Amino acid sequence: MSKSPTITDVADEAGVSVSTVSRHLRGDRVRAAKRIDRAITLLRYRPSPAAQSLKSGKTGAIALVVPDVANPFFAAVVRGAESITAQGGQTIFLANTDESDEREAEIIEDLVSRVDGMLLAPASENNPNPQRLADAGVPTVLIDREVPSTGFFDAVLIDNHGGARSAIEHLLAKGHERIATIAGSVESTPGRLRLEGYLATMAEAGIEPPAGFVQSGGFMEHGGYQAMMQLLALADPPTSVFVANNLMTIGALRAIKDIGVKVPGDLSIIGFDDHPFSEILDPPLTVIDRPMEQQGALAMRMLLSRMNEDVLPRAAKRVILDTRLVERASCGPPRRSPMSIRHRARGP
Amino acid sequence: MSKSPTITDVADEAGVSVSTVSRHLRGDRVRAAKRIDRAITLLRYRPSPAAQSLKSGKTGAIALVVPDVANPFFAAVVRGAESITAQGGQTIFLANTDESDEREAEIIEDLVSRVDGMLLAPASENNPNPQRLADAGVPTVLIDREVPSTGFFDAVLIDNHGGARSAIEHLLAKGHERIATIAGSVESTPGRLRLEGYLATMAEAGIEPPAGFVQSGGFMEHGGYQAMMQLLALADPPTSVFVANNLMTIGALRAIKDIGVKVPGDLSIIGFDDHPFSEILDPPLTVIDRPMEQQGALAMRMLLSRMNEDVLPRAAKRVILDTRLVERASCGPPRRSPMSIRHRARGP
DNA sequence: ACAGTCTCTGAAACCGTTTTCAGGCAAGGT
DNA sequence: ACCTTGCCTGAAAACGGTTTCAGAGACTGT
Repeated sequence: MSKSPTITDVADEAGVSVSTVSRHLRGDRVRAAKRIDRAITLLRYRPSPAAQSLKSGKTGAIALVVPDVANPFFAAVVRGAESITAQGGQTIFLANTDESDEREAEIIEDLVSRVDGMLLAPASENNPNPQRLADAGVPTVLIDREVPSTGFFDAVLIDNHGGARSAIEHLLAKGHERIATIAGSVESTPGRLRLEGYLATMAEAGIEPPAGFVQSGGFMEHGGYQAMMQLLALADPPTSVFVANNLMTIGALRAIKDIGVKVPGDLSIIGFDDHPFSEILDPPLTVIDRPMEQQGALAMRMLLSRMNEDVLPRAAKRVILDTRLVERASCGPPRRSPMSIRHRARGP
Repeated sequence: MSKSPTITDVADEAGVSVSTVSRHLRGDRVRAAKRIDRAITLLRYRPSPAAQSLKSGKTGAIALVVPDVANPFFAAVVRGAESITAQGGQTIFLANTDESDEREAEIIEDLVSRVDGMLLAPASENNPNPQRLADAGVPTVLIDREVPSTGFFDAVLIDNHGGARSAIEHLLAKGHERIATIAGSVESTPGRLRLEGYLATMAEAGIEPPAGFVQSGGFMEHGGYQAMMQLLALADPPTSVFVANNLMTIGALRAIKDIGVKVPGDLSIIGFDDHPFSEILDPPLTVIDRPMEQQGALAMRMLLSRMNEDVLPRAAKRVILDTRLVERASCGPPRRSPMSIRHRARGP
């Protein structure tokens, strides 16, 4: 409650000058080391981060800015990133943009002068927010999502195009032709690339997706629900659906359950990003998985190394991680007949 | 990249003294207002938070420290809390303790002098970490979990005891007597109280839980899995299980699926805390729900009001929110015969 | 024209550190 | 003895703001 002690109090207590205390704290050899330590513990002294960063220009903090901490993917990224700094003296600030460019702008503005570096998964590809970081010279590594290249940002991405391709090829191999997709926001890298992967693979197979087979769900559960409802309302619905992220898959499955469609009998489903729940669903969900924690850990390592660069930045580095198909039981052969709907009562 | 402009640069550019610029920034009437604004936008000036907080003692930031951001409950709390500060000028720092007292100690130590207030869900009830905040005089509101009363902390809790009671009563009403529980960490408030609620309600019904019917799962998915495995390995297993949080429920269901037990035919399950997934599981999960976002929002409101107190703190305030039972389909009448296990092949 | 208000201003002190600078003091070489 | 060298030290100047203080003008009312 009372005012916290300053370095001056410690100096007085130990009978030395503040410079000596400061030097001791920074690790220099100092004769009065023992007395100083005693004074520090006696007074419970802690250096003021504000004063330190005012003087040094460094804050000792790193920001980790993601669209949605609740998304298990980003939660895993956070875990991965934290595992790297655990021992080191950096504090991590987490922040949530809610997939909103405006919120992201505020957060970045708030944080830009409070941190030494940033890990950022931008809300969308073409917003100017990250530029603010480049202007301010804040070392930044992009996670999972890119922005138009400025040559400033490193990035840790995954092979979204290839992941989507293997999802579609899996469906193709099972005999499907009427394959729909619930895409994420095409304003974002993974949304755009996964859609392109779908489109490209379909084209190579010589299949033109019928009207309405490409829905957008904005990466959120609610959007996935609505998108699936649209697909199921089609006069001639698809026999399989590629859902471009985990949250939308939950929504899509909720719609499926509401309508009473059978998986994989009536409809095959393949998702993007694994989840603890995927295994316990009935049927267990086939998904495209990827090394999530590793993505966060790698990004943090790259950021740390970039922050330690003494001189002018080297060229931006991009690393792309592979995806892999985890086959469970939600994809089967296509139904031959019109979709059989087992009607389930549902309140208005 | 070049050094960011200071208030002095702005003053020079506008032809006034730094005091005038500072006053203008703080909202005083000033003659040169227009010129100053022009200088500010021209130079892209932003006040240095470090310098500001050094002088003022305020940081403009609030920390939100939880055991697990990935837990949908805490994710909802974060959303609720953020919704309150959205407009206000406070920056929110999120931090993750991973249910670890040690990690929590580090984080609190790191943050204590970087924020004006804190929302904290302590990892356990009897660790000394929160005391550090009381000592430092950082206004703090506890969320969901308490610590031995110091009279310093406000708290926003839920009726854990009552929630557990209604879960058990629900099971009792269905005719169950062999009711087991997978408890969370009894070191934490919700873990302890939910267990006590279970025990008390059982006792009132005149039932003594057989040996092995109280398992602990540490609030994590993995623990829930193991605990359920233990229960299913019992010579005479329970007919129903109350699982004390959402993550452990996922683990428990995974175990159930692995073993091939049928829900609710062989075993009824009731969880604590709802989740988007609960509805799409087969069968949909019956749970005890509670107002999660509201819990976060309320806590933030209480913190803000406490931070605005000019003088000495009023008495600590505790608010307790109600839970409610959401009945779906995972609880049925108890099985009469020994549990029928449908054997499922499972790799080594 | 004058005192009394009122509003606005700049200089300077201050917040708690780090860092430069110019020694002081002991040890080592001659 | 003396001069160098090397370590360690304290005073003082930053860092970028906010706030106190005293004073300068510009208004009021008489």
